[in-house]
Amino acid sequence: MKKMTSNQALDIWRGAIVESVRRDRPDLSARQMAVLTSVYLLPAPHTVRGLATALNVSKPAISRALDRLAELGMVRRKADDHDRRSILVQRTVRGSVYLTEFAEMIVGAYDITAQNSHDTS
Amino acid sequence: MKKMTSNQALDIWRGAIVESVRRDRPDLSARQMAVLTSVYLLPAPHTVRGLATALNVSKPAISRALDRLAELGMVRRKADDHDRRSILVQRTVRGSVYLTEFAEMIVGAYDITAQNSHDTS
DNA sequence: CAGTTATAATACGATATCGAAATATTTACG
DNA sequence: CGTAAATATTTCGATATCGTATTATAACTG
Repeated sequence: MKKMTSNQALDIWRGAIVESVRRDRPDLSARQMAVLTSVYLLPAPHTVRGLATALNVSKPAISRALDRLAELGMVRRKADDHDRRSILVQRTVRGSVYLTEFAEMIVGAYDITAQNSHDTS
Repeated sequence: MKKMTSNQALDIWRGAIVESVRRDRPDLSARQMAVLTSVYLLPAPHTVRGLATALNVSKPAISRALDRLAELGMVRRKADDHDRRSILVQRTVRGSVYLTEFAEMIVGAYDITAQNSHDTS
């Protein structure tokens, strides 16, 4: 699978998101998922300001997404001692577990798709 | 990329979802996205009952997801002439366009990830 | 040190979604 | 027929989220 086609991409996406829904996991919005993955995959530190810029949404929207994610225990806010106006968004064990499980669903969907689309070219 | 790692999977997911958020596209929930992709990728016909079973959620939840998707013009309800209790969920041009664009974002994220992880083993 | 700027959170009213229960409407069946 | 079952939607009160405006706090600046 050197090149991923649009159809394969959607198949994988569907497989992973359906599995996540089926398991009745927290129903995060696209925005919340964008915040969560950015915090875990991009280099720290993460601030409301920085996330708002990166995702092109307002700062209150980020604050609310963090409210939700913190309530689920997937991120933690910590005061920045160097600039006490800022907060640092930190990772948690629960967030790591959530994303790891999610990654496995994507890989699972990928394997099924690859299996069904092994072109004999 | 014969085998997709968990890290690559998450990178792709983040790349696509962040791009979708950045472009200020409709902020669908995981559940709504699961319904939309299932309607477009799985063989017709699609009913509320069938989707509820496939996604393991209640029928009212599917009805509401369809309300939202229909409001966005991404699906259409049509009465089933053979069993007038049922409705058939149909695809629309707008829904096709939305998913096609989304697929391109996934492929784009994939290309970036593949580019950064070309292992030299 | 006074005034401005920057950061994040909160307030606000509006809208959207939730799960569960209740409501049509249609079909099946005895 | 008439009663039960199946399908989808609607209602209900409770929460959650929306964008914008405002507030609170801290840091910079002249």
